[in-house]
Amino acid sequence: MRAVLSAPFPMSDLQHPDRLKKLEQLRAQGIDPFPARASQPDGSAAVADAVRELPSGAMDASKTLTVSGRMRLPRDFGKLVFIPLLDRHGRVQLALEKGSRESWTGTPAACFELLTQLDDGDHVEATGRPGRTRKGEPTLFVDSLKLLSKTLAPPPEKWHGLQDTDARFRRRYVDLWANDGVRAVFETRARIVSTVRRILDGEGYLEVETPILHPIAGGATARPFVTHHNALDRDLYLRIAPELYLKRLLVGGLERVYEMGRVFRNEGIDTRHNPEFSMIEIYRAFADYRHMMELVEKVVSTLQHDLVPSGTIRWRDVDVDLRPPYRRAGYLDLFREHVGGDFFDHGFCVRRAAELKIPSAGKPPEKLANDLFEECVEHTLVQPTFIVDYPVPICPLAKTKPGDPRVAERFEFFVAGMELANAFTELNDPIDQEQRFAAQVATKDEEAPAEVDVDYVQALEYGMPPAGGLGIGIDRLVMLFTGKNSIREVVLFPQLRDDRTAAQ
RNA sequence: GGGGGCGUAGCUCAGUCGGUAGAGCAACAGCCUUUUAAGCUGAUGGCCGUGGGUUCGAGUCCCACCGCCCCCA
Repeated sequence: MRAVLSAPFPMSDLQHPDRLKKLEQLRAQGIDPFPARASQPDGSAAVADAVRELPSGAMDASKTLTVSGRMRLPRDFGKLVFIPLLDRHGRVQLALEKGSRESWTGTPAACFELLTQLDDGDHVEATGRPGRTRKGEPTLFVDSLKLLSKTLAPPPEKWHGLQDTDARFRRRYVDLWANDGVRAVFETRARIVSTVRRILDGEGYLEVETPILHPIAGGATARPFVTHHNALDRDLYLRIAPELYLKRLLVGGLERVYEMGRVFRNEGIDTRHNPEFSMIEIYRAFADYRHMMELVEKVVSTLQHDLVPSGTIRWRDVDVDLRPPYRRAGYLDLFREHVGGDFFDHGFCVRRAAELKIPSAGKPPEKLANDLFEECVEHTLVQPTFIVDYPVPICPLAKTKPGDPRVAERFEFFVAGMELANAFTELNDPIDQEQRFAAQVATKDEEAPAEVDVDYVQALEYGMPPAGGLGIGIDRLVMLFTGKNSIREVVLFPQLRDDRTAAQ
């Protein structure tokens, strides 16, 4: 069998010569299995519209409609055949019928003949009369049938679809139509993205595009991917955050800017992390983190209104109420409540870390304390919550709160134990900024930048207006609103390890 | 990084105590004019993830590796 296939498909793993045989038969009959032209279809939705007023068993012989799409398994009754057809609107049923009804003479014999060469998964174009079967199913009674594209690989079983998660992600192009609900996730994702854009555009924000290739990977704490520019003969980093470029634009006077796009972090892969993921960063001049909190509330509550009319979603047996307003809680208060001591009490933190079996050796005090926070607090934040006013040592890019030198104006927004957003009142003092950058570089931490971004500091020297900045994790937002607990379910082509067994 | 689970026909899955590899769907040959997981008859289809080991004999037991999923850190 493999020998038969190795000639036409040296690179392929196709197991079924039956479809190849049909391909040859079609060509022998003068039928192109991959024609260059297709008619513009009316679509399955047009059939549904046309039969809206028709009773079961009736057909509107005065109308002619065309639908095109992927056919699924025909149900063959000899002189009557039903074929499900999938298109971008959904699905509709084709009927091929021998014999006449009303003013319709039935489906030509040539269509039945063609059908013997067609298979589950082929793309076809059908023209016919809209109607309903006796059971009321909207149906196109076919006058003509054309093959648009032959499918050589056998599709997954019609009932169970493609269950193996590995295969689903590697062959997403099959998953999207063979499994119910997958397409809907990505339609919801597109709707979320466009809703967020619409809100920001409506408030006068300018959408911009900044470099993805960065000479210095800054704006976040993460290990970057390294690449190399040949003509410049220098290494560049894939961006870990667009932040520093967007704030340069505030210096440039754009006042309200956002960028939605991909960032890249060279870290582990699990149910919440993909090496490339989508985020939106938003900056607004003459504003601070309070305005950003209002913006988060507006975005999430608008999405709730559009996508979850009931107001609550189910997360691990808990109802999460997404209707505003959202709870606001101080970081230091939450720390005291759930960790059981004071953030700045290093002795306490070391003891508590030992109890919780969290390694503390070699960590700066604020890093250890924040690890305790993440361990003890974050998973408790199921209902939408703003954590506000973070300790200064863990906020290198935020301004100190007026009247309280211990905390910085920063918040994170949590829902369902997931961090969805992170915002600051942005630091705009160039001297302070340069010192903080230098301190980061001095740690020689793998996740810290290797050098001070002097160009950014120089930009600040030209004067950046006071501003609020906000980042929202798009993938996590989609996970929340589609009820998926793995990022791989909301990214079309998630990063996977090499499948060497498949490649042989 | 630690623990658990999974990998068998194109797809979905069984496979008992170690003894000739199983079912449903698809595909193939037929029957059938209102089905929608249609039904019925017949005949097909296997590198049991990969590599070692134990054994007279391994899908099954042991070891290593590859991939995916879940939980924890």
